[in-house]
Amino acid sequence: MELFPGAENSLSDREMLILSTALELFTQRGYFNTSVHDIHRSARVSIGSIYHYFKNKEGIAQALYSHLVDGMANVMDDIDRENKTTHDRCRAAIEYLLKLAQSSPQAMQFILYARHREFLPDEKPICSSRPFEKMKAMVKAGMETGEIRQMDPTVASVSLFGGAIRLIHLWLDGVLNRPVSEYLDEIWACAWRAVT
Amino acid sequence: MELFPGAENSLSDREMLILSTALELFTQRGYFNTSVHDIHRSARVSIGSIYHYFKNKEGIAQALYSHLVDGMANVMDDIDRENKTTHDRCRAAIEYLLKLAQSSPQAMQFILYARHREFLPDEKPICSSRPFEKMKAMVKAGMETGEIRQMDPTVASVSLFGGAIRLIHLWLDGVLNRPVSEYLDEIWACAWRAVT
DNA sequence: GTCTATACCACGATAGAC
DNA sequence: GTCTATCGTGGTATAGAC
Repeated sequence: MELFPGAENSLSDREMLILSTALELFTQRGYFNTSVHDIHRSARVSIGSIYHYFKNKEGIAQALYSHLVDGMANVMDDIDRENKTTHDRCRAAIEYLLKLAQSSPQAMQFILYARHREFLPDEKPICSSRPFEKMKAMVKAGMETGEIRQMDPTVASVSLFGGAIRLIHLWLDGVLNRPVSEYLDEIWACAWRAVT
Repeated sequence: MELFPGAENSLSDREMLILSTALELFTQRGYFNTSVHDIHRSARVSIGSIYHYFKNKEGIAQALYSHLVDGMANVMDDIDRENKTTHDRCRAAIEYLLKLAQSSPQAMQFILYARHREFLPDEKPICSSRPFEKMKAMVKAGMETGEIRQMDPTVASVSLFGGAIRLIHLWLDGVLNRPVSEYLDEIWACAWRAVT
């Protein structure tokens, strides 16, 4: 069973139940406003069981985070493989992000929003995580082939993906009036124009 | 005295001391990892004094947030007044954001990053706050005068400002190798190109 | 206005029966 | 593996002297 499309980790049903409940509560109220008792009540799994599967509360967040980030990174690998040009790769990446934000807003919120440093002190910042590094690598490759014009690679990366990510933030904050994935064509037109 | 350039609120020295200490701790460790005892120790102000000036811990965060957001909104008003074209206004807004991120990273981090909903349940999301609404209004006006090409106003807004905001996120996460304000010209070139 | 001392409670985590 | 009961800590907030 999978909690998140793309993830490969095999988890027992019990773990899945705990993690999906935690994801729901963490995104609704925040990590620190969610007690282990809340998870216990909401998932109807005893405290003892929770501590059987996870070392502690932080361990739950850690497992959740790894699961989601791994899933995203795997999909980015697929996108890389299935597309030939930088244009198509980057467009597919944005399409994926928008669709994911739409179909799994909580997963997206946990990845993009949660201040992981505050409860996962050993994690690097999300912008340096595998999926985001992958995206930056796509842009860099595109500059080498000439598809993207010469400039600082970081500037190119934030210019190409920044608009879409910002749009997803607005979506997660509930201030968009249309479903976020409907914006794909328009946002992509702007993004690609910015770097070519 | 002022905690943040642009803010007009008159605060006593004691309040300022408490707020600036709180800002430091909140951004370093996060709101929930900072106890009132920590603020007391760090600012060398007694618990009693803190509760004399602020209703509770949330009140500290609320005062800080209002102070910073008001300051930003005031500067955005100035920018509107001092510039005539949409091009100049939006460029000045981005310049301001980058410089602010550089000179007051903690203030910027508290505004952009903190999951306010988790500890300020009555605040609207930051993207709907006054300064950000102002920026969106600039873009909308620019589309009416024809400076910016016709499209969904939200898409135009995120395309114009999304790259810079993303860049600031990278800066705050410490993954930029140059000071963020040095990127102004390059990021602006991309941003403006995206919407014209 | 400023301080110290303390009440009170919620939470994370464990022990140990089944 | 699953559960309930409970412990200890540490946090917010208040009381009340100066």
